[in-house]
Amino acid sequence: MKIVTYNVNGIKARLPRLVEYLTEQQPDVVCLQELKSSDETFPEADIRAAGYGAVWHGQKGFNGVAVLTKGADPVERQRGLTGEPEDEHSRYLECEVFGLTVASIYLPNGNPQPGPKFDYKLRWIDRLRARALELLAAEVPAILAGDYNVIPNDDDVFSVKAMASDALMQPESRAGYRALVAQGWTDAVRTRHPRGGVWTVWDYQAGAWQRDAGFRIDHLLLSPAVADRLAEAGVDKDYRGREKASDHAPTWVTLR
DNA sequence: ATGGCTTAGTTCCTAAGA
Repeated sequence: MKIVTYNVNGIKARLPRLVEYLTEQQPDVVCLQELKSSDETFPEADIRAAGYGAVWHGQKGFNGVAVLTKGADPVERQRGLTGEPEDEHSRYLECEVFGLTVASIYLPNGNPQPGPKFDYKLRWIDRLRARALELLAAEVPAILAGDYNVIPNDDDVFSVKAMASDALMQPESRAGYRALVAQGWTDAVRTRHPRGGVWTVWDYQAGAWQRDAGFRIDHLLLSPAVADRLAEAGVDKDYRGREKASDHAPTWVTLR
């Protein structure tokens, strides 16, 4: 079973690329982020025509997350995180698929830091941690997959110096992520590539792709029962180099 | 990069992203 997280950076602009990915790779589950689409304009028919059922949580202009399942419809379990009722960003969608609880996560970027956007990011990590702990306590087999906007370690980035002041690798961002993982989750890509050097995103600017100047912020966290089934984890990197590509590449795990 | 892409919406500019 192949489970993917993919920040598409606009599902309407990326639709040909996404359908191509589904057709070529036939993943069982795909968590999408940055739909940049309202609920009404989500291209459900095109995704269904590719053989996938979908549940989505859209927002006009930015944010937006979805869960896709091959030959089946995901069953929605939770939309959004508790703890901040006035928060209307579409960044969390939890579904039940093939006996697993799968959440599609789009954690706030947090730039510029310091500032209110960075404060929101840190609060959002805390709120995610609260939900993650509930899932562990319930002992449900779960995967938290998405764009975490956190570079966990120095060997997860092409240049520590170039990114030193970025919200993605501030000590507070890393501490929030580490505390989440420390609840008992397994960072699948890290586990399979422990020496680092794996990138999931390459900036559109300054020839980042051509220079291989990327970093790792798209993560799949596995609950203990799911971690026992972990086979491989990686990045379908070549999709970043295609025409009209997202700045992120699909990042995946396979389970036994 | 104090921003050189890219996307979307309020379009011939601004906001947001990473």
